[in-house]
Amino acid sequence: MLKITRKVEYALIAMRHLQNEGKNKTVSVKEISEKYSIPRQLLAKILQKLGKHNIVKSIQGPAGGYKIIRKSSNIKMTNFFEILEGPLGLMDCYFESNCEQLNNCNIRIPINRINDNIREMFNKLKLSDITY
Amino acid sequence: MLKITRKVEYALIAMRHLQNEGKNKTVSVKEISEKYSIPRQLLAKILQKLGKHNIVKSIQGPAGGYKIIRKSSNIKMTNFFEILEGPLGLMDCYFESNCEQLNNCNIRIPINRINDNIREMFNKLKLSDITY
DNA sequence: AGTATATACGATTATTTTAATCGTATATAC
DNA sequence: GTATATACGATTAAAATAATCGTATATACT
Repeated sequence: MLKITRKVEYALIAMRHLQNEGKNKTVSVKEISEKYSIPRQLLAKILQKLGKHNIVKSIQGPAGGYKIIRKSSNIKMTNFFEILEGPLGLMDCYFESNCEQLNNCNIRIPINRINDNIREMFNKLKLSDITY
Repeated sequence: MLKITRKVEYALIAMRHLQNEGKNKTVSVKEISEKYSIPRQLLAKILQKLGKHNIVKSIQGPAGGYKIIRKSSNIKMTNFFEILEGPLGLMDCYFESNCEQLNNCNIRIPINRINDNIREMFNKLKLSDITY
């Protein structure tokens, strides 16, 4: 519980690598996946998602690969997480509420309060806090 | 990701109920499970675990059930979570390190730093912050 | 003593979520 | 036109969680 998923883990590893090695060249999925023993196709999809949200940019063809295009100090970790995993909250009822137990639920309000705190914390935390 | 499990959810609901209704009487698993539509056996196990860690006390036999025996303002949420779910960290390598990718892992240190922050936050957060 | 109503708990099964792979399409440098 | 990249829907595999089963034990009450 409260674990980050491998998807996020792989994404962070890749971002840190791009930060360090990808200043002047593009880095291919192959290079990253081999260096860190990450399944290639999975990493590819992760970077594609980050690409759609303009965090990285892809260049196709030989000598292609990825580059970071947004300053990582401007990327909130909530945003980063949610690109990869969807809404970030301790419980789903923070976002949607088709919970049948809802009427009797006695912890909704305090849990939501705590969610707010956690989100605030991850809003302050920037990708650069991990990649530097 | 970063969700609490149902086990924890059920535990919190039960603790809040005990806090409110269990001042002078013991409350049975049946009562709680029916009120909140929680599977009985599952809730029973959860309370048994909490019992082993002296957070609640069980009374057997007819008119038996559970009572809170530790002040909930003295129970850290890290403690509460870990009783139910084991070590609390974003990644397992915070606690144990038989990770094969370890040698190449480039995010271990920053992730551990963030783990420290999260643990600190949940150390400050007390069960009473949820049950009151 | 016997019965009804509780908790205790190991073991198993079901369900859901997450991770990984497959197959095919598209882009582009040489 | 070929080699090397990314793009991406669809499927399968694996792991984690949730729920249930079955049996044992405790105890209040008659």
